Amino acid sequence: MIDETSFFGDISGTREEILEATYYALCEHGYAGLTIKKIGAHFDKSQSLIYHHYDNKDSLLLDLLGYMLEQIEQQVLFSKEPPGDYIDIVVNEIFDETESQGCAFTQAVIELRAQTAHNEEYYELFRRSDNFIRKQLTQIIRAGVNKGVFDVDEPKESAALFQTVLIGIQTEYLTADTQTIAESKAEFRRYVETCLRA
Amino acid sequence: MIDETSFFGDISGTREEILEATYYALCEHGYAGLTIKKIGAHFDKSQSLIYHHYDNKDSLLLDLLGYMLEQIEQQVLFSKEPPGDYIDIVVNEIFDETESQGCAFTQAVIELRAQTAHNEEYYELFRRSDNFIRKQLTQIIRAGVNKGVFDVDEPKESAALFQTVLIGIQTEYLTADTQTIAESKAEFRRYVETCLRA
DNA sequence: TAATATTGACTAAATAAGCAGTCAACTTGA
DNA sequence: TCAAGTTGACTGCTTATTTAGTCAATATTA
Repeated sequence: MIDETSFFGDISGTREEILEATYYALCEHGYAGLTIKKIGAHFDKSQSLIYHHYDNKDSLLLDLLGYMLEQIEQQVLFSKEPPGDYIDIVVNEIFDETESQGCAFTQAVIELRAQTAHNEEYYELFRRSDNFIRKQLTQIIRAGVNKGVFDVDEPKESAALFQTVLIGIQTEYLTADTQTIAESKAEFRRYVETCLRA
Repeated sequence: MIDETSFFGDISGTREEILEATYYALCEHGYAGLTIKKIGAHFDKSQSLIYHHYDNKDSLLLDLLGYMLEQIEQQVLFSKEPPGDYIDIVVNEIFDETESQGCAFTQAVIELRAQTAHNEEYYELFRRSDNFIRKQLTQIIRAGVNKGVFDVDEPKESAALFQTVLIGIQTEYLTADTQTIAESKAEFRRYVETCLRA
């Protein structure tokens, strides 16, 4: 779903190379274990060059988080497809993180999300991104209601639960086995068919 | 819901004092910012005393995580109450983390959960705990089906989604505002009434 | 009983490794 | 030639952990 080689594929400069190295070091060592030296190990040039392109470690990570959240937002961008089909696509995208790469991406995002309690800048970025995604979901559901394929009174509330399940599954990817996630998916499909679909 | 003063209330020794100090330092500084010195700041005695009671920082944190997960497991212990009422209690417990203390507890747990990707011992603890909780939820739902108050074909799948929502809300407590959580709760109640209740 | 070991809780100071960040010098391309 | 990119060596600080020892209480023995 999310492909690093396309995510960082248009590498057109040292700054992007640094971001890419930071991403891989984050996936490998986690936020708590991340150091400039370890980022440098994923980077062809000297690690001190990082400070020529970024003020400090914090601003580098903040930049990376911005990139990553943009990627996630594109997953739920309102498309021209019929809302009834589109909701199925989103459900599949949420639950089927088959590629190990996409899973590493999701894990890294969750790890950064966990930092929001102690980093106001992260908090603000996640808050904006979550609000954007919830509004997109609301629009999709509302469009479905208008076309008669969905039947809900409060699209905002349906979108809120949708997002809770989305974030829940992202977090569960850390520990849950594929079977448990499949069971959760089956039940969520039942909810979509029973409570959303007209 | 979770009360620290009772959690660490039966302080009966230095080891428990250290655990308490570690908990507060974790809430204040987060996992990445946690140091022995900062734990010592929440501890009356010398920080070097920590090494008299624990082998190292890792084993101390592992011990704390064990305590915390035990607390969470007691939240969903199968009780003698009617399953129909009990499921409402659990839903309320999940969504209404009003006390700032309980919220700090939940945030700390999520932060430790995010470490599972890079710490196998954490991974194992969370995996066991999640399995236990899911089995409890399955039992409650199954009991409700037997008594005729619930009507579901696959209690395991309902429990899996229940847990996804539980973990999702725990994660959202980091960033989501109370209104959004309330909206998610309203929709989840609708799901319980429509898809679970007979 | 009185002197002497032995223990466990505890501490301040030291250690060695690792950390983020700096800097002066060198290279490169326009 | 000049600005931007790049480098390795370096600095001061923080880290987890160890060391070497104090102290009070208890156990042992004469």
